[in-house]
Amino acid sequence: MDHKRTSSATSAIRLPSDARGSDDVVLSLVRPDTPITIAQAAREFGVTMRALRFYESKRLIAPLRAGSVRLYRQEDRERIAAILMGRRLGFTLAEIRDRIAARGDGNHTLDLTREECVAQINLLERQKRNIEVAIAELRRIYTSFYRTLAERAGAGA
Amino acid sequence: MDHKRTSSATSAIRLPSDARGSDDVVLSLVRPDTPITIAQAAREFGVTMRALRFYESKRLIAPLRAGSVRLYRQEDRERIAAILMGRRLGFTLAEIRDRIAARGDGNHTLDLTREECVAQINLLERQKRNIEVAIAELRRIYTSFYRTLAERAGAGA
DNA sequence: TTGCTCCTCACGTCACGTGAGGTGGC
DNA sequence: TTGCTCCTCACGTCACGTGAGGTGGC
Repeated sequence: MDHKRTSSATSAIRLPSDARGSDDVVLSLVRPDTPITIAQAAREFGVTMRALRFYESKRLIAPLRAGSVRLYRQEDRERIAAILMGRRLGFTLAEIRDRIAARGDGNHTLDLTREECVAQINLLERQKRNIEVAIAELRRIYTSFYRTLAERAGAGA
Repeated sequence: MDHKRTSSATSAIRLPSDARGSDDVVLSLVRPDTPITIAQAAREFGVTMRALRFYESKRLIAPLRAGSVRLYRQEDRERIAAILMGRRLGFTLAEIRDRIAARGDGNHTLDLTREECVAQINLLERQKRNIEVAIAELRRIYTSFYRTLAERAGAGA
């Protein structure tokens, strides 16, 4: 039984909770090459500080340190973006770590092969089908509820 | 941020791994009112013994005991069936526990209201949409890979 | 001195998987 | 005595959430 991808029942792909809004103007005042704090990075990407620290503990990012305080450079932010993209595409953090390109050209992005794309598409199609079956079953239950009501009304008349 | 249902990225609804086959004949020899062991119950429903013990620890089932050995009656098996149905429909074990009807009439089944059906359908539709967005993005990456190849070929010529 | 931001443990959640070590009955 | 089945801990997995308790700099 494949554990990693299908053991949980319900949760599908997480969206980074549309958290970009009115303070984009403020953020744009920060020069892109100026390292930002964890709170700023968390706001910029719509994730919690805990999540960013967790990604670091899993060796997905390695921000600068000013004493004990973390500082996220442009490079780190590109990696965060790649991580969140990977999450949206349904990859695990371990898979994302293996696929984040850390080439010398400063390209910190997901680096998927054609085969990886196809495999992931197949995985997601399977999940989608399971969900569709579940929805169909729920609709059946919903309508059978009405039928039961009708039968009772018929029997009572 | 709603944790319970959307924190994990990928895993969707689990199918009980189509594990009914040639030994149905053997199983049918067991009288339905005769309690069966955990190994037999696990095989009958295509789950692990660990899963059945886990459901028990979460108070979803309460099989008989012959000494330390668990014995699953017809009633217990109906509850297991209801649990697995609930899992397929994307409910958590806590939700299933609250919705398993244990009425005096021996009806041990999921007991969903219309509202619960609608809410669950909406939840699954959202998950399905997230997956569809992810698949579309993966297809885009896949085709852009070809475009890059073509550009390189064009530049090289 | 008070707030605020940031820090490091460390346990909790979800649904089990995976040994480890021991027991009863054929 | 050897196998087999069943048992009970108890830690591991996945991606974080959620306090607790402490620190630096305005």
